[in-house]
Amino acid sequence: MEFKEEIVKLLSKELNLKEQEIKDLLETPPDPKLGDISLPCFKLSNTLKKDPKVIALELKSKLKINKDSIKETKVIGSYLNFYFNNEKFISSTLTKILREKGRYGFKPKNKEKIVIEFPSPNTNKPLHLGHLRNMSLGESVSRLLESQGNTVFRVNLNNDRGVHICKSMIAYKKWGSNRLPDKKPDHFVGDFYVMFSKKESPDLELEAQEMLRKWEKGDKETLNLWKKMNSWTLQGFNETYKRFGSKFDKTYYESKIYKKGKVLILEGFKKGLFQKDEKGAIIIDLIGLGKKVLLRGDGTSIYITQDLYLAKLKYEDFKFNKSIIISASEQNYHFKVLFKLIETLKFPFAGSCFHLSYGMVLLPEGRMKSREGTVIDADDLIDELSEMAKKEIILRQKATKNVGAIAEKIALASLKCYLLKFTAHIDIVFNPKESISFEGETGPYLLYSLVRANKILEKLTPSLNKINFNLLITQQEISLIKSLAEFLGIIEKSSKSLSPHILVDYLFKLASAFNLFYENCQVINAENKDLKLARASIVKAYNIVLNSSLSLLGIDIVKEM
RNA sequence: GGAUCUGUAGCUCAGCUUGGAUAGAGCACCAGCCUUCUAUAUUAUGAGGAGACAGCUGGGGGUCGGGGGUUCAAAUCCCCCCAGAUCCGCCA
Repeated sequence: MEFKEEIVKLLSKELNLKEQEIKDLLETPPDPKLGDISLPCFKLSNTLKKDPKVIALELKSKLKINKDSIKETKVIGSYLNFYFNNEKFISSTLTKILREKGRYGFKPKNKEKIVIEFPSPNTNKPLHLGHLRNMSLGESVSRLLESQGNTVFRVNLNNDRGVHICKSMIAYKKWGSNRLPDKKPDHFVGDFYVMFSKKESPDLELEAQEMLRKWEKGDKETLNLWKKMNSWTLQGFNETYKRFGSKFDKTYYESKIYKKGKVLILEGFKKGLFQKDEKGAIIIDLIGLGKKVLLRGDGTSIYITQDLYLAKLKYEDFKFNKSIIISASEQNYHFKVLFKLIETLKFPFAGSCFHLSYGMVLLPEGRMKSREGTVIDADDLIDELSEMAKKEIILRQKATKNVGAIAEKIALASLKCYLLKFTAHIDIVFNPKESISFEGETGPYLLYSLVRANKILEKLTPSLNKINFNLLITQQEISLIKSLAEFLGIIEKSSKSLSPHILVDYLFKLASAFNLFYENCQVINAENKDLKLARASIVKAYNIVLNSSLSLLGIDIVKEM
C-alpha cells in the first residue's frame, strides 16, 4: 500500500489534483506484464486538452521516482504504468503480515455503532435453508464490520405471535393428544404446522383466527399452550444456532412489543402526517409506494406498526449510527415503506437504516414451501452434508481420529462458503453435491489448502529476523505475495459494501495462487536453509491471511481432513 | 396492470456503484505433467499404496437477452422491447 501512496503523492504534485482524486484514477492493470499500478490518461486529456498519449509521456519524464520502491515506469498506449521494485515490495509485504499477524487488514476501534438484525424467524416451524443463508450473511457481515473497527450488536426478533402460530397450536390441540416432543422440539412443532396446512379448510382458518383473539384477550388455556409450544421451538432454535455458530447480543419477542407501535402511529396522526379512511383505519399515501394501512380500523396493530416500534426500540437500546436488517428480497417493499415511514416521522435515526436483502435459496426442484412440507430443514441438511463429508474422508482414508467432528466442520464450511459466494441479492439454487466437493470454488478446497500450509509450518517455523527476502524471485512466489497484499483492499471493500462474496471470491484466487506456489516451489526440500526459511515466511503469511478470512466468514478451520 | 431484481462460455457465477488495455473464475469436456513402493513372464500398459494431504499446465467454447442512443471508448450510463423471479394483504 505504501507503494501506491508514494505514487499518489508524486502524481498529485505534477497534476495539481487532490490525493483522493488521483487515487480514484489509478487502477490495477489486467496483466502483471503491464505493471503493478497504472494511470489511464484519458480523463486527464479532457482538462489538459492534450492527447492522452502525450500526457502519459510528459508525466513519465517529469516524475521524479524513487528507484528504491518503483523500479520503472512505462507508457503503454495511453496508460502510464508503474512497476514496483519487487524486492522491496516483497520484504515490506511479508514483514507487515508477519508482524501484524491476526491484525493484518484489521483497523483500530472507531466510534461507529451498528445494530444488525437476523434471522428473525417465525416460531411455528424449524429453521430452513433460507435462514441459513440469512445467518451466514449476518455473522460474516458482522465480523467484517468489526474488523474495520465498528462495534456491532447482533439482535434477533422472534416472530412468536399471530395466526401462523395459532395454526400449529390448533393442530396440536386436535391431533397431538398432549404428547411431549419425541424428536428435536422445533421439528415436533413444525410437524403440526404442516398437518394444519394439509387439512386446511375455511372452518379451520376461522378456528385459528378465533384462537388468536383468545390469545390476545389473555385466555389462560391458550396462553399456556402457546408458552409450551413456543418454548419447544425456541429450544430447538437455540440448538441450531449453537451448531451453526450464531450468537445474539439481544433477543426481541414480537409478543412483547406488538401493541406498542400503536402510540407512534397515533402521534403521527395527531401531527397530521397520516389520514383516516372510511373504515377508520389510519393510512399513509406514499408517493410511488401506494397507500398503506398503518393501524386497523379496530385499533389493532399490524406488521408495519410493530416493525416501526422495533426500529425505535433498537435505537433506544443501542443508540446506533447504523441499523441493518437482513431479510429475504420478498420483503423489499415492506422495508421501503418502513424506512419511508421513519423519515416521515423524522426519527433521529432516519436515513441510517439499511435493508440487506438476499435472494431466495431454490432447490433443483424449485421453490421451497413450508406449508407443503417441501422445505429443506436446516438441521437435516447439516446432518446430510456431514454424512457426505464423512464418506469422503473415509474414502480418502484420512483422518482416522475424530472423523465425526471433522466431517461436521467440513459440512458447515461447505454450506457457509456456498451461501456466501454469491452476491447476496440474487436467487441461488443450492446444490449439496457441488457445495461439498473437495475441488472447485468450495469451502473444503479452502480448508484443504490451509491444511497443506499448516503441515509445512508444523515442520518449519520462520523467524522474522533471519529471513533473506531477496531469495524470493520466482513468478509463483511473487504472484502469491502480491495476492496476499491485495487482502488489505479486499477486506475494506467487502466490509464497506456488506458483501462477503467479495472476500470469498478473493480467497479462491488466493488459494489458487498458493497451490501454484506449492506445486512449483519446494519449501521443506528447498536447496538451502535460507531459501527454506524465506519460503516458509510466505507460507506463514498465507496461513495468517487465510485464517483471518475464514474466521471473518464464520468458518471454523480443521487441522486435517 | 404497477414496482423491484435478474439475464455474461454447455452449466453455476464474478465484473456494472466510479465507462478504459485481449470480458474473468469454477464445474464439465479435450490434451498433458511428479517421485517412489507393491502386483504383473516381459514390453506396451497400468491397478493399488506412500509423499509437504486430494496438486498443476495447456486447449476448445462468448451476438455480455435484443434493439437504439450518449461517448474518443459501453458488459458497465440513458431509452425501448423480450424473458424469468419476487412484491403490490387491515398476514408476519
